[in-house]
Amino acid sequence: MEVGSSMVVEELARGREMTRQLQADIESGSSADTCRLLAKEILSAFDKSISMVTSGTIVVENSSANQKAAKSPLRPLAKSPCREGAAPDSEVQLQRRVMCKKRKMLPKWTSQVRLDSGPGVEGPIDDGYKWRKYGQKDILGAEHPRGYYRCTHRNSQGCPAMKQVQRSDDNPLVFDVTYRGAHTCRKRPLADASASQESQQQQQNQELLLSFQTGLKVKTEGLDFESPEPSSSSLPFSFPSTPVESTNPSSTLDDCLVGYGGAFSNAFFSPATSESNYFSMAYGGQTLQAAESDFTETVSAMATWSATANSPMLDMDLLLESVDLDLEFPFDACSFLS
DNA sequence: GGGATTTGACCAGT
DNA sequence: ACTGGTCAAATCCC
Repeated sequence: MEVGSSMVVEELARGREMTRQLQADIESGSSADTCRLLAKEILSAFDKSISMVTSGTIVVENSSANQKAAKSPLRPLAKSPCREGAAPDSEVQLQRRVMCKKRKMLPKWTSQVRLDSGPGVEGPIDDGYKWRKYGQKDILGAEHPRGYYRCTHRNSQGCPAMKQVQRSDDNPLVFDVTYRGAHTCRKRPLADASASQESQQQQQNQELLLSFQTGLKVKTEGLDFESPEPSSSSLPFSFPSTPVESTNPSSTLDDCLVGYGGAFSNAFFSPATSESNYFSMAYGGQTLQAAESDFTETVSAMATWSATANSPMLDMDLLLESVDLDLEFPFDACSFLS
């Protein structure tokens, strides 16, 4: 069955409106039953959207990213004399232990997307951030090695963001990209280094919006994604299904709402850029062109909505990590209220 | 020359 | 013992 993209947009917009209503109800002290009803409706709307989008792949055509890396042939094995025969340095060992602890403290994998680099492109797409490869590993059972990247600004700005890129066994043009940790760096240097944090966030949002408006193509291919519910799998993004250590036990429903919105916003803000100037979404393997304005409107509305929900931040990565919820959140949240 | 990548070695978790 | 993740010297590239 062919599903128009506008239907999904409508459904999402409906969910957004109801969420807004829910927030208003909560603020005005409406009954828990009312909230429950609304939450149910919201979930229904989102479930509907999810079922329309049966599966997902983010496809970016002809990205120039990583072509450089692809051009360079594999060098012969560099016999590294390092540490060979060298006695273990206790200080080094200590550092390693510290690193390992830090590693443990990092947030869990926050999102997993499948990026199809498109024909003629040998590497995954540029996601707007600068990454530095620090390792590559052959993974058991996987045809292709996994690449390990960390944010270039790790040293200069202490940015903890990392990602793993692995070429899919099924489709060599598809890359599984797993992100870990939130970017604390600025994507690009600001002209005014003393700019306030707020304006920095605004700029990030602008950049996200811009990259979304100008370059994203989303396609679904019946692929599976990490999801708490099998029935709700297969989206070009993942919900924050894994409980992140909650540092704030008194998280409010507002926080949850913001997180939920963030999850959806993240779906549209999935890090990807390309040179293409249209946005399309496919259902059941068939790509459909979406009116750019529709999605622009949705994205803008979501950003606005997040802002009106007193979002402490609009960085979607942070949103995903800072909120502990799953797909069942609305019910949980309301039962929490009652 | 500086930054990025490659790749064998090392380490911790299971 | 095995595996995934990270380190860091060597090397490449601009």
